[in-house]
Amino acid sequence: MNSDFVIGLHIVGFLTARGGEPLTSETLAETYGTNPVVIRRVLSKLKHAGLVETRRGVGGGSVLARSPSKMNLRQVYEAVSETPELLRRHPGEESGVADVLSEYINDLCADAEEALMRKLAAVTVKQMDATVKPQICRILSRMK
Amino acid sequence: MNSDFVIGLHIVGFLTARGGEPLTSETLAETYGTNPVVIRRVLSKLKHAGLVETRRGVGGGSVLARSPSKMNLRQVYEAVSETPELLRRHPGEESGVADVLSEYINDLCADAEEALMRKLAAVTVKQMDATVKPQICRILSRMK
DNA sequence: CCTTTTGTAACTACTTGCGTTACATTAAGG
DNA sequence: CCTTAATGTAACGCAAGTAGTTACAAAAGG
Repeated sequence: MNSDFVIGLHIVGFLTARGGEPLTSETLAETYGTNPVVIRRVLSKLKHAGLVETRRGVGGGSVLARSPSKMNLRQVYEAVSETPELLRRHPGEESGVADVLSEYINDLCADAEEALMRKLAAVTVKQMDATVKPQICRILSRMK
Repeated sequence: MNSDFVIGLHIVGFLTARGGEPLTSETLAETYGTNPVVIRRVLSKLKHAGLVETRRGVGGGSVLARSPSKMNLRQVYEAVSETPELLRRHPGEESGVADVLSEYINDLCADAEEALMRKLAAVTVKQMDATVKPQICRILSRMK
């Protein structure tokens, strides 16, 4: 799993914290600590999944496409993750001995992954915002 | 996660299927479809964890260090995996805004990961052997 | 000794993740 | 219009991880 999920949560979290004001990819990049293009790549996925909306040009930026209370973390996860599998399979030829074991492990992990998905689905972006906002405010006030 | 876990299961699974007979890294490599050195690297970890024993020289090879009914998949997993985390953290600087979210996700995933560990701990190598043996026998008979 | 086998270092090729540059496109506002 | 600000996206570089291979020293048995 790459860091797109963390970036995706950062985006929706920050958009929520700012309460509907459009934020540029540069602002999001600075607060995350990366390059605006990296942010835009994730924004593109979120936009494709219908989670954010984006406007170009002067005064442009991104906003949430719906209320943070109607957006959950599973939706963010599925929007950004192209490979749903946490555990790597054996890339070998079809129906080898190793593939039988590989599939065996895969079945074992499927339940655990579904458990994670259920946990993510149960948390809305609004709830996440309420949880992490105090800590983020503390950090921001310390930086000033 | 790299493929060491699958290779490790292949090793203990094959040693179990052969019933105590020492197998060389070359035999294990052929059945998995890789190079003997790759097998030996994983064998080194398994040996370090006390799961297998190895003898050099003529007639050498590896055997299980204990009964497959007293060895579970979690032990194999922990023997071969150096990074216990399935989900990647944000590698950024200490106490940034992104790190708060990263830790938030990490907490969410910790439960799911523990659930996987519990599943792995509940399955012995012997049980795995019993499950996959029919399929492997079918494949091997088709190859002859 | 001689053969077989492990142990391990070193090298290569390949892939992925992430950052960066560059540039076309879109939109707002004088 | 034209300038400015912003996104969209392709292209490239670099570092790290993964896996395979070669090479050779060391151990063990006959």
